[in-house]
Amino acid sequence: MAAAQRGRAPGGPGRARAVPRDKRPTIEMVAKRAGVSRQTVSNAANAPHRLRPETLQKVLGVIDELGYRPSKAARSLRTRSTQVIGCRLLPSNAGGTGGVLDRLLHALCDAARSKGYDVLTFSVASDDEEIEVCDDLLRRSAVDGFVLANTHYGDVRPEWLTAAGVHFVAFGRPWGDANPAHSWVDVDGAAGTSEAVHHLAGLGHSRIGCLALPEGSGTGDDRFHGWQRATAALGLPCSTLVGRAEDGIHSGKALAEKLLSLPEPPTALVCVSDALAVGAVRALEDRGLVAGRDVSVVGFDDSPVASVLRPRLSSVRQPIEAVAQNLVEVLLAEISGTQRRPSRCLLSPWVVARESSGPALAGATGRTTLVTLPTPDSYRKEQTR
Amino acid sequence: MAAAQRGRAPGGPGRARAVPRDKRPTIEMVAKRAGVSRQTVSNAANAPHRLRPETLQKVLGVIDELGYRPSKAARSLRTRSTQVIGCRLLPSNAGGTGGVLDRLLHALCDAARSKGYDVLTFSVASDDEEIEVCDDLLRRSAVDGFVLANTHYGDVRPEWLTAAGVHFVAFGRPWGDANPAHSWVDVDGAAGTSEAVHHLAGLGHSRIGCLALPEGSGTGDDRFHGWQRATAALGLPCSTLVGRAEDGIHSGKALAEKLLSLPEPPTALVCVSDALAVGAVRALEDRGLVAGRDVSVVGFDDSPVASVLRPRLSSVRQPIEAVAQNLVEVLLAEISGTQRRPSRCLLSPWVVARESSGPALAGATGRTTLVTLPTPDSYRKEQTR
DNA sequence: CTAGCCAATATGAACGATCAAGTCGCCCCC
DNA sequence: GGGGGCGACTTGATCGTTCATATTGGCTAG
Repeated sequence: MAAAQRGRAPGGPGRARAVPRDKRPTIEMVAKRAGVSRQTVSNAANAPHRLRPETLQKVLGVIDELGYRPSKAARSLRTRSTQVIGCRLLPSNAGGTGGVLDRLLHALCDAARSKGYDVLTFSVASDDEEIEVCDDLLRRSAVDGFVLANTHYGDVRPEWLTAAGVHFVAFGRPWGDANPAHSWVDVDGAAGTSEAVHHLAGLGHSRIGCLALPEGSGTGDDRFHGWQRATAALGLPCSTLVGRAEDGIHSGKALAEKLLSLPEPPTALVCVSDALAVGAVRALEDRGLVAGRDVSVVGFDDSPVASVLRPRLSSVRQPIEAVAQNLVEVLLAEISGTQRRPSRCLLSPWVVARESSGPALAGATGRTTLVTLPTPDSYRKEQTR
Repeated sequence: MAAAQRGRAPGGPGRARAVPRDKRPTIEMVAKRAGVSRQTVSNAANAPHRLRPETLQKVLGVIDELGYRPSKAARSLRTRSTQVIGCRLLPSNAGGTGGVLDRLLHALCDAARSKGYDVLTFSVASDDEEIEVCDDLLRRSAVDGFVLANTHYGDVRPEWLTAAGVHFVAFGRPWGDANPAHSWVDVDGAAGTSEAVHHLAGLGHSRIGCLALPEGSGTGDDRFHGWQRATAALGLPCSTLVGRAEDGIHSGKALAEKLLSLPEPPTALVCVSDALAVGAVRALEDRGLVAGRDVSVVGFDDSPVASVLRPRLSSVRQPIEAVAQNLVEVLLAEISGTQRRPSRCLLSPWVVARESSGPALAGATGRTTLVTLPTPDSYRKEQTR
């Protein structure tokens, strides 16, 4: 259906001929020109099997010739579906998850459009304000559903949206809600930090620290647990090498300084955000150390700054394009009513190794560990689902 | 009108009560409950002056009580206007103009919403594809107009859109078209680099170089001319201190290295992009020099990386919020037909001084220049229009 | 030969708003 | 006292689709 309604520009390849607004063809004009009725034209697009092949041919020919596309408003009015997805535009904090949500929006638009949907964005300052805008969009029947990003503990939005009977999918797990009534897609942060630990262990590191966020942040804790799990599984003595503070470059620097001052300092740091990682690199610089040579650092999110810094920052990259694909697929399934019970989808990120992670200095820790690593390719597959 | 149609959630302050889709009130329900006709309800929202104060009061009361908002589809079908603005989502190249277009989209959504409009975004890979999507959106009557970003020489989009009779406004001047038929809003890049030169001259620099893009890029040339104009006006001997190359960190580094190897090297560099500036800083580091102490560097765009780098990068910041406001205002004026002839609007950016620009070392250049500087505030005003 | 059925297409109604043209009082003025 | 005008509200028509229900013609079975 989407395919039939979203043909190329009329007249085949080459730049589309511009059509002034006052002479956009309606279904009636197509019908008259093809010598059939409205409904037959409608069927040609929405239920081609109902037409005799030759009739179908003729009608499609006229549709293409005139460049007819059904009016969104009229169709929306009749069918009570807008073919539009609403999505809050998230603030792009420079150091933090900045680039991620930007990538998400791009991928979301692509995925939606390929299914015949459009994306409507809005910018708000708080969750409460988001609810207000969603409410407005729903009352005006401007969207069919929402993509919700940045879920967190105590998030009031899912509950509200559920109560409103709106279709929506969350990017992010429903932290704190063991039995959520809605669908979600998320990235397995723990798997990411775990792979980071394995990556570093594979480079010979055994004292691998972790810069995490204060307890109580969903994604932060998740990523922290991945580090915990992996170091424990590898039998690494790292339990004291943990620093926790609010996200940010300054925190990262402060935390790293503390850990580096320990009698037995870490030789590598897994950070749950790029901002923390940048701070850690700063702390190293201050001591005349070089990230990736003296101490390795791995960030999280692979934000734009990661590849710009020097040394370039190794970071855990999220499969955002796959996330967007899944978000759209799940949301549309729910809108169409195909999907009755909430679906869950957890995708794996992978480590992008750059200069900030390098081999452990021989003898620096007085001990080497042998580890078997999963091949990076096994992780990368997730992206090209 | 917009105000009347976009009231708060029903029931005054506090979180809006969710309304399931199957019982969203129509104008007819409001009419019945208020004991008036459809049209009177419509008038209450669109032409309040036509109602007797007490009737108005009563109708508005019911509207608020039921949380009625006119259906977008129905209204759009009848009035032939969608109250939606289309906008291409631009690729956010990490080092370059990345953050700028992200900020623009945020500001655009805010500005549009405050006028009762929504923003529909799409992501495409080329100008031709953009035309294709615009054509599709227009044929389906999905938008009233477009905001066009990233204009450049030989841009085919304005011509196409004009031919289509579509309302649109460009962010960016119509480079190469002396007599454009469309409206635009842009930032005065030359004024930005000029202010950067004055800023540096005020710090005592007289050998101020420029890292620019190859000739032929609209914004690049514009910014370069600002440097040219300012250094000439101040009588600074800088004409040889110019490097031009494609945008990027590597180019910036290479260009800076060349200039720093001159017999009389620059003591300060004005760069037409942050990416070039980052490259320049790298070149300095390689020579053991510190930006802002030994050689000053000023970038352009104030991208997120600027404040994350060390030393933090001085950069020319664009008044994006004001740009967005103007874009929306001009576009809506054009859609409403108020504005017949194309309007033009050029806003001034300003220098955000950080650590990468500092006083010239005494005696380093053998010559000091006295300059009167415009107060930074005069520039800053532009933002809060 | 005709009722019954199916495939293919056509016709009327509805979606929910606004526009254009009513209707109904009321007051003013000649 | 009646026509005219105006203010306040109502009623029919319409925007461009799709849904639900005809209509048509041909073919089959009884």
